[in-house]
Amino acid sequence: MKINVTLPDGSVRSYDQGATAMDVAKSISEGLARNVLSAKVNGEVRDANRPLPGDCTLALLTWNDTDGKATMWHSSAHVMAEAVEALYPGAKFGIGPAIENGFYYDIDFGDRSVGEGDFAAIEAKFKEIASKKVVFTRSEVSKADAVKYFTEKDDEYKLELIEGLKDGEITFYNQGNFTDLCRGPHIPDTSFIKAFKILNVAGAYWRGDEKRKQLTRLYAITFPKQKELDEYLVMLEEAKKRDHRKVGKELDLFTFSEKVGAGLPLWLPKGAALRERLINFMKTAQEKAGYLQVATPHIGSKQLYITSGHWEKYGKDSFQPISTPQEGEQFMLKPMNCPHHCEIFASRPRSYKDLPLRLAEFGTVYRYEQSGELHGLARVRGFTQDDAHLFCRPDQVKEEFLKVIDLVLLVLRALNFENFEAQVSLRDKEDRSKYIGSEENWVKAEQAIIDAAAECGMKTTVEYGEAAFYGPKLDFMVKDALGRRWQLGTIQVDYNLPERFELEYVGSDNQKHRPVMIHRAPFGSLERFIAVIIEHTGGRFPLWLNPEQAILLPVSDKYLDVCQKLQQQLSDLDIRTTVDDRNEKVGRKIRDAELTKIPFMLVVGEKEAADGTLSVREHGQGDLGVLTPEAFAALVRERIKVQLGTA
RNA sequence: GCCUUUGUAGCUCAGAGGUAGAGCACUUCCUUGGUAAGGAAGAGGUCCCGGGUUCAAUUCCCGGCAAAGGCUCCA
Repeated sequence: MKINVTLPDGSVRSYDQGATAMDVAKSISEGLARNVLSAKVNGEVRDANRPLPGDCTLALLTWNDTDGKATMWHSSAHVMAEAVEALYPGAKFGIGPAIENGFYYDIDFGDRSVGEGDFAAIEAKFKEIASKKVVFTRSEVSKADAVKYFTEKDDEYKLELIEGLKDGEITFYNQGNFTDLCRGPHIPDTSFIKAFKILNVAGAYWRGDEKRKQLTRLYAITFPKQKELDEYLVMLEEAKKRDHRKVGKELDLFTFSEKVGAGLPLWLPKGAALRERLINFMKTAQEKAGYLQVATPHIGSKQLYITSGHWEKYGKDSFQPISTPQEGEQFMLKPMNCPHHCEIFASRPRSYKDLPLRLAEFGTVYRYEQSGELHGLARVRGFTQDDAHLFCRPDQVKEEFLKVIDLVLLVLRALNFENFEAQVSLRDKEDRSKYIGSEENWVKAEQAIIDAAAECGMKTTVEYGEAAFYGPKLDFMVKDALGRRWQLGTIQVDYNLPERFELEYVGSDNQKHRPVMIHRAPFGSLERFIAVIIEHTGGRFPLWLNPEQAILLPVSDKYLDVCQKLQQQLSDLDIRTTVDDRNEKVGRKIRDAELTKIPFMLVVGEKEAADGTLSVREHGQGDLGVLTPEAFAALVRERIKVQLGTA
């Protein structure tokens, strides 16, 4: 008997019954076999050395596959547990999964407290174990035997996990002296793990339940090459240097005040200028795309949110309503702009000819976040969205989606994001009861989103069951300069609010119809977006956005007057500059300007003063030579054009 | 919200049961210097806030508040 294995490229190969993924890899090439960590068989990730179940599709997973990485990290967690058990006999183990960057294991060390000082010993033990090329072995165990094993080991956490499993579906994995309850899969042996580092230690409740015992969570990561670990550590350090909270302080962009309140950012002049520039950029782009600006108040009657349904769903987790002293009316700080915009739509009869109606507002909204969740600008309690709501006919959804995608791409390009993809969130395939809106509209909208994403040629992943209850959505995921993933802009279709607000338009058939609403925010929140661009650029903002494009550096204060005149001249040419009028040497002024990441330094001394020129130095680049103010302005304009894609 | 850690000059941080220090920044003076730190002097503190213990608390204890790292949540 032979089995047919279909590979990702569509080719079909024939193997003996009982062949493993590893056998397939070896038949292709030895080199490939050396790199195979696990395999995806009929869509399920399995051990590479487990016999294939019969005819199947097979994808061999290596370090280059997300699932391959996850397999290795999960196996690494087992090895770390073995090392911990060897060093701390009696330690009990919770769960140890792979995560986006590495893995963790939750461990109960009993009365001992384990901290950073203990990392070195664990790392040494880990390396000792991994270097032995220990094989991972899978075994199926009966529930009774599994319970027996962990009862003897006195590990109540594993016992609790076993309780939730069905007899006949329980597997153990063993490597060396360590056996763990585990679904798998695992890498063939430990020789794939060449570098290991414990990154962090933190407390974590057993099963995420604050009423239960707090375990010690060890975060760690492994790599198949030492060099990759070194690079990762450099990247982490770089990320720390780029932390927007640190850079924001260094560049005087924003601050927080205890008196004002946690999670309420205060924008300093330079940061406010940055915000303003982003807003203007977006406004201009939106005007060209047919949006209409509106403005609505920061509060709205509680009734508004009862109508929208937000009161019922989020009311108790919101800032509580404020009341008027005489009449006892209740108002909420607005947590979103859409209910206000719905009322603008409803303010007069609408014809199908008016659609799509695109209402935009840089609306500041307030949402209660738990105090422990606040994080710099990335997670705040008051923030401004570049919000807009598109009211359209069902047949216009796709076209509007395409236009919004164009807008988002314009933004991403202007900010030097080169790596991005779209995530489309659709309904759960099985359970459709939790969604509102007609089947017909959902099908239409879901198809429209898929088509739109495909038409603009973006890399797209589709997630089922991730749609909001009121409609499908598309999120943009970007990778920043350090390879970290962020979710930025979002586009959501909404059938719910038009229903709740009873929005209508008159169609060509002279009948009333319900419009479809699209929520979209390319930046998402300005605060969060600025946090991302700070970390993406490390504070070296694109020239068009930088509050300070150039700084004039007089060689001595004899040339201060000349510099002030040049500043005016450059300002007339739309170049934003300041003058470093401190009593310091040029070397010092250059150093400080470099440190504050100003794109251009303009040195003015005797020669330049006489000729009316500038000696131009670029941040991080060095001397560019002497230019006239006009030539410099032209250079800056040219750079900006290229960045904004308007060249 | 919960757990752990932290809170000292504008910033980064040291410090001890007896009223506080460094570097950078700031002010003044000297210096007028050509592509990554010129020199000198000076000013600057409710040691997060409120209680308690003590002859004496910024230091020890308790309670708040804020921040960091987690856990849970996110229209």
